[in-house]
Amino acid sequence: MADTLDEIDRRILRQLQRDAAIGTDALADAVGLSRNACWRRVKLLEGAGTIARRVAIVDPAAVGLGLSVFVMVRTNRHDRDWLTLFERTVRDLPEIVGAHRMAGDLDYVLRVRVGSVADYDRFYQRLIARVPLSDISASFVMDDIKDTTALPV
Amino acid sequence: MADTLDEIDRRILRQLQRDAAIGTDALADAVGLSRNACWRRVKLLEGAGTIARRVAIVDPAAVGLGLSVFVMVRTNRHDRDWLTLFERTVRDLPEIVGAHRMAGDLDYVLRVRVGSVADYDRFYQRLIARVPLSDISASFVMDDIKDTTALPV
DNA sequence: ACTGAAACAAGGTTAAC
DNA sequence: GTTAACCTTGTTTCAGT
Repeated sequence: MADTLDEIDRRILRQLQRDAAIGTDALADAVGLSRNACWRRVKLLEGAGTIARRVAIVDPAAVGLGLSVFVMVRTNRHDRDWLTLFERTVRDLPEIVGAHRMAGDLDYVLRVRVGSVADYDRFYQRLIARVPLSDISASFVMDDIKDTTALPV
Repeated sequence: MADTLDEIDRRILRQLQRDAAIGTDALADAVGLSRNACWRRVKLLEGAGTIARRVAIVDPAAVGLGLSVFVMVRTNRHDRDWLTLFERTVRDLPEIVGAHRMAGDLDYVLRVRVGSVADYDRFYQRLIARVPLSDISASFVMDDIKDTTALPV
């Protein structure tokens, strides 16, 4: 594992988190390295898994998924069977883009992408039909002030 | 806006959301198109903004940012000055990877990335020093069951 | 360990159909 | 939408610093 990230590596990660379509030459130029040295570092970062993958970011509004919802979930079932069922449900429902087990009194937070409140309600019906939940509360996003995949390296 | 996404476009988006490093040949093959028909569609999707950008996804643990925190925020100030200050603060604090204005009684949800609970506390101190907030509650993520950038197109 | 050049291979891009 | 020709760019190698 490349636990030894120096300033150059961090610059590379910053650039690639912002724009992964940048060419090797432009990247090398931006971080102040020769094409060769830069390319080798990128390959090392990929090999070590520091760069996990490269993905296309799709505009939610352009594909009719303009509504983000945070769903706070509580359960009274904490056995393995319930968890397995919950995990499968999370995997199977494509509207769920994030599912996080929390510390504290809140059990799970779901990040959900749908096209409308009506769509959310249909999603909600499917969710509660598949897995028993003792408490659900949905919070609708009105506006994204910030929404990035870039970590502060 | 390319509101006319057919099945082929959706397949392209699905592939590129999963792996944007895939070559034109492999992508064309995967969606059942010739290299250039496929390439032309990708360019159209980029031009229309449907594909917003391509980014590298960095492994949080590999850069010492293994802790995700959801921060629920309430304010009693709803004037423009406060909002401007809040927005600037959100922009300036790199630990904040998401900031969302909510409908309902919850005002904002912040998604925060830090290395440890101690790091979170330092972040928290900096946050409340910069902007007046009437109520903050942090929820720490124990485990990600699902966490994807891919929208269900 | 990085630089620079050079050469090959691969893939992106354009043109013609 | 296709096929095929281009030609930019990624990738490897090697000599030099």
